[in-house]
Amino acid sequence: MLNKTQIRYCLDVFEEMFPEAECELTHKNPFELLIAVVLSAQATDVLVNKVTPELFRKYKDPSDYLAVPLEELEQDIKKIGLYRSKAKNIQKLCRTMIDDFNSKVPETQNELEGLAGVGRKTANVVASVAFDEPAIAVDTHVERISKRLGICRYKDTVLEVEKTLMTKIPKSEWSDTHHRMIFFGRYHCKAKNPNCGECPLLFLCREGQKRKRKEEKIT
DNA sequence: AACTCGGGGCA
DNA sequence: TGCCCAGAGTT
Repeated sequence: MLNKTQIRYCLDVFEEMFPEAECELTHKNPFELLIAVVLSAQATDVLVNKVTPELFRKYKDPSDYLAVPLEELEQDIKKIGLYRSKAKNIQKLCRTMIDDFNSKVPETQNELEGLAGVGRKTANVVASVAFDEPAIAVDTHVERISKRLGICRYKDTVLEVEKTLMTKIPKSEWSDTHHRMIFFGRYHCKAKNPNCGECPLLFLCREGQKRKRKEEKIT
């Protein structure tokens, strides 16, 4: 496990590699952000961004999503994939917002997580980006990077990863760190081919060192 | 913990 | 063609 000094070094490297990293799902209002993040499950943000401008022109508030038949909403988001469950969840989520939250997006993680199609990760993104709630959203990238480097344990659950990150990273840097880790994971430390050969963190990386030893054994 | 949903992007 | 993707719900 990395200590705080080593983790500090990782954060600095993330910043150096991806200084411009920002949340590409930062939309104007909480409702659009919520819908965009729900749509982004198992899909790339690039794909989501292709659909949302037109979608948000047609659907302004929760009642708009309920005003059309389910099949029409499915067609409108079909390009994204997993569209059947997402369309159904969006209508259900809008119904809950109207009935229980005065047509507004709830602001706490607990209330958000109670919405259809909203899990831990989505709830944390919306709470932190839209409402400035202190939270770290752990997606597959953040989880993979944390485990590979040794910021947390390999066998940690998502919740444990989240807890560990919150204790080991200064609160003021949660948001930036999150986005930089995602860029680091997407463009450099990929799931399939981590670019260990050109990685400035190789010397302290648990997974990288393991791969290196394996290679030296073969050659 | 494993399985399913799913079209688009990319090699 | 085949494989993967800023997850969530169900069993």
